[in-house]
Amino acid sequence: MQPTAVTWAILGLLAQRPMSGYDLKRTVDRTIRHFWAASYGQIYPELKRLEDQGLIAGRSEPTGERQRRVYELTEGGRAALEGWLTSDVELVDELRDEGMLKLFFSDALPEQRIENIRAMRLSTERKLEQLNQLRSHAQEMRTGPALTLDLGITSCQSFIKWCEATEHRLTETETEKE
Amino acid sequence: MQPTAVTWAILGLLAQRPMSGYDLKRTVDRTIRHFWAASYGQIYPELKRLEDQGLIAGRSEPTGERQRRVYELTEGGRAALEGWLTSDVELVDELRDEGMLKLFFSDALPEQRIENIRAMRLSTERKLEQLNQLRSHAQEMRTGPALTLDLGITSCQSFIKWCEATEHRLTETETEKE
DNA sequence: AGGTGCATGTAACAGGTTACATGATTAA
DNA sequence: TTAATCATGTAACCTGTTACATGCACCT
Repeated sequence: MQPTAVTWAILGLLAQRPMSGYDLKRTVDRTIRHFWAASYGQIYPELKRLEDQGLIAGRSEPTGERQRRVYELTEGGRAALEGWLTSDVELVDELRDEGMLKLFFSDALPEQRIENIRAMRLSTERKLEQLNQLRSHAQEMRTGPALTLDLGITSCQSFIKWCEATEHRLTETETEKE
Repeated sequence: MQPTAVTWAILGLLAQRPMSGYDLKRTVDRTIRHFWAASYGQIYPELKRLEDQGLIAGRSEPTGERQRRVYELTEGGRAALEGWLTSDVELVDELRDEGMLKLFFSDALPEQRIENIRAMRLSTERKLEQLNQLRSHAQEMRTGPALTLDLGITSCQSFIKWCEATEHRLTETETEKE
């Protein structure tokens, strides 16, 4: 079984601090899910595999009667993480953006086009707000998490600007026609 | 069977002109695959389903002995496409970006960080070059395809700018330390 | 004669989500 | 006492890719 994205997400997060599967899911949802999501259905089975491979070590840390298994990175796990970090195979980069799809096909219904762009802008504005909120909690500026946040915010802002400019331009064209 | 992304991609492309499955794949790869990819394994079965539902109509147009089935949009298909274009359900927007993942976890190996950003920039520069090449072929500017190209180019440029600025900033910090 | 492109199709696989089952703890 | 949260796990499902099989047409 070769490593997949969720492998690196788990090893990377456990390099920050030991965590349970539940903690991992929560942390993923607050952080990397903006550019790489993960579900319980991936996390729990992967934790078992990684422990079998000796890349992480789990110990039981129950809260009263409630079971809880906390995992930490082993030396082998850290080596694997560093190996990935220094590898230079082509980076996976996939996008599924329904707004772009609608915009692409908007010639089939041109009077709807501005509405499509508006919807993209609004959804990006919501995303930007989330990222800004996350950044207000962050302290230091030169850490990995802070840099990805910053890049995410910059991208959203540039996207929103394009939308505003284009909405404006299209509105003017409409008015000219009258 | 309810519509999926590939449904809209096919209906949208057939609204532009009648095409075979092979044409569709080629067109997808030249255009929307930047924000929504599709494979033969999705296209051919979906064409059958759409014909069964009466949203598209296929006719045989062989080239000599070589079979070829060309599909065109029916009225029902156009209505379905317009329905999607005007619907305002939450837009699907998913990203899988391994470069961002590496940057997020770069605290585990800080001396590698600049290299990670460089790799992201180079891969984005390649993407930008592709988009620019596509735009040089495009004529009109106010069509859906042209707008998505323009937005894609703008996004790449903003991304690259961020990388350059950050690489610069990190290099300076490095030098200060000496 | 052979390589490339046109053309259709699918089986096997990989990756990922959803929904549920189960049960303890904590705060209102 | 009840709702929310903590906590683990998986079966069923859906989506999408890869790789292959098959064969014609066209150019050199």
